[in-house]
Amino acid sequence: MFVEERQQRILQRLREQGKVTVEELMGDFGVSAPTVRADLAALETRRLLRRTHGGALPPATSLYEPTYAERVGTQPGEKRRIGKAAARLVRPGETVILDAGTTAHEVGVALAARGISGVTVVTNNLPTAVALMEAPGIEVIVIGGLAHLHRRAMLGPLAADFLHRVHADRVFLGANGVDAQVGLTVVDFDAALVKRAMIAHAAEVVVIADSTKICQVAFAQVAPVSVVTCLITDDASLDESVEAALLDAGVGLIERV
Amino acid sequence: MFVEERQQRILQRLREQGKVTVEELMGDFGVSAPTVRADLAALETRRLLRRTHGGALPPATSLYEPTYAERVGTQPGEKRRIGKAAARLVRPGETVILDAGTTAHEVGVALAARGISGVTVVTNNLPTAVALMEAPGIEVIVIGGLAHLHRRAMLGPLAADFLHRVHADRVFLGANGVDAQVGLTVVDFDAALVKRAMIAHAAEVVVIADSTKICQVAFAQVAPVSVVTCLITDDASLDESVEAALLDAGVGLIERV
DNA sequence: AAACACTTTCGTTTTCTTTCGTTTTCGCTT
DNA sequence: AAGCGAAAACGAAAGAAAACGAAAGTGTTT
Repeated sequence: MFVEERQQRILQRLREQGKVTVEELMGDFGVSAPTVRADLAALETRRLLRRTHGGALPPATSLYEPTYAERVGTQPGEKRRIGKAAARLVRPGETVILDAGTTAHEVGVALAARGISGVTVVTNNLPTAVALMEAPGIEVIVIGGLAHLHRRAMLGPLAADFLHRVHADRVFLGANGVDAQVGLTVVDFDAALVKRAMIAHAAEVVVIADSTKICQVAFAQVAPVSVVTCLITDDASLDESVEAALLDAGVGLIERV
Repeated sequence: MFVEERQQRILQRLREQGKVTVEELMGDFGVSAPTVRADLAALETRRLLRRTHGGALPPATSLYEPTYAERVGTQPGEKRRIGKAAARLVRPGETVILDAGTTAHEVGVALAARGISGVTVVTNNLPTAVALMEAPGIEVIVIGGLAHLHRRAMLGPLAADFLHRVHADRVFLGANGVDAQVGLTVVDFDAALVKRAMIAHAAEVVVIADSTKICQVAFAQVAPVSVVTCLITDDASLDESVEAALLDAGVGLIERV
């Protein structure tokens, strides 16, 4: 057993089981603890893993391994169902825009899981871009612009301008508020600017918003609800009168999942 | 048993069992260890295997493009030193462009480690963008464009066009080849396009290239070396005549680390 | 005799283990 | 919940065994 061989096997185990312990590696390879530690140290300097007490973990890239708000996100089940329903709208060969936010991210994940082919995804959503790059059959175009740490997305005028270069069949748009009178709203201007550009460069506008966003109004207005081709939301507590008001105001279709 | 014959048999065994040891080959062929080692050394220079202590392994599979994680591991020390030296050039308040590639990534990491403030980083390097977003005092502008899986970067005409919106004090540029006559070269046109745009939109051009790139020529030409303000490379095997030729051809400064 | 292939020899390097003192972690007590 | 102590893990250093590279020597072939 050569050193290189052993180190490759360590990486392989790490990929398979997500972690390795010094003790386990000692037993498996029949070498002493300092030897294992030396291997781990060598691999760490090459950034192929992260050492911990007692073993090692895969390298930390907080984005790829979202311990981020996605897990603690409100209503993870609803978001996933909305994402799956939205992904079903996409046909092979289409170009779609994916907005920032965890719900749009779920659309991307569902799209990759479907194994659809020939789809081009345009997105400012960083975790989504990273995830979809790996997916076969999906081309990813990243929207450039100022990277916003907490939103994990590119926002602002540069991002909005970038969208003038592309035209998509469909945009999957998130929003902080969806109200029949006020329209779609978000919490800041930079995001509103980008969303308006997305709407302007897509043939169909699909709004994905869980039930907590309906009838809410946030700070910055994006567009009236009349631009919305389809609204996908979860079933909970969507009043019939609210639904009627939205359809009256120009929403093309409301889908509950 | 001729030398050639023996070496073929070594390769055959390697294919069959995935590894060979010096001891095993000594026994099989009835020759001494130095002879076996000479055979292995000869086969290694022809890239038909990889030597290790005690034997040899098959060459790294060139069927697949090496994964990003694997490329990060090559010459980690040199890249890191180059990255640190490059990061020292940056002053607070500057705007810098960081190219794709692992060496440019190291510049970003070193920049974040310095804790420098008020710096704006413009990059198409996805891992770098993700890493620097977390760094306090650094604003990240992501260059939009088609996301390339293996390079972990945005490339192509969209990315090149995006750069027309920005002007930077400095660009840290990688290259597959740096040659006094031919200039800077890379392996594909999409990358060359972006690099030319980076050069056009930066006041100073700092090329970061480990010693294996010097005097090499790759497929797509980027620019003559006369655009280079500063070349940062590692100390190993940089001939004085080569250095003189580069300086003659218009390189402003060569820094060895 | 010259060229070539191989071996022998020897000093150096690499790899691994053992040992020991220090740090971290975790469970237990208060 | 906070503090304490034992056990585990860690890093560094020293030493032994194996492998390595280079150079000189041997034998065979042409």
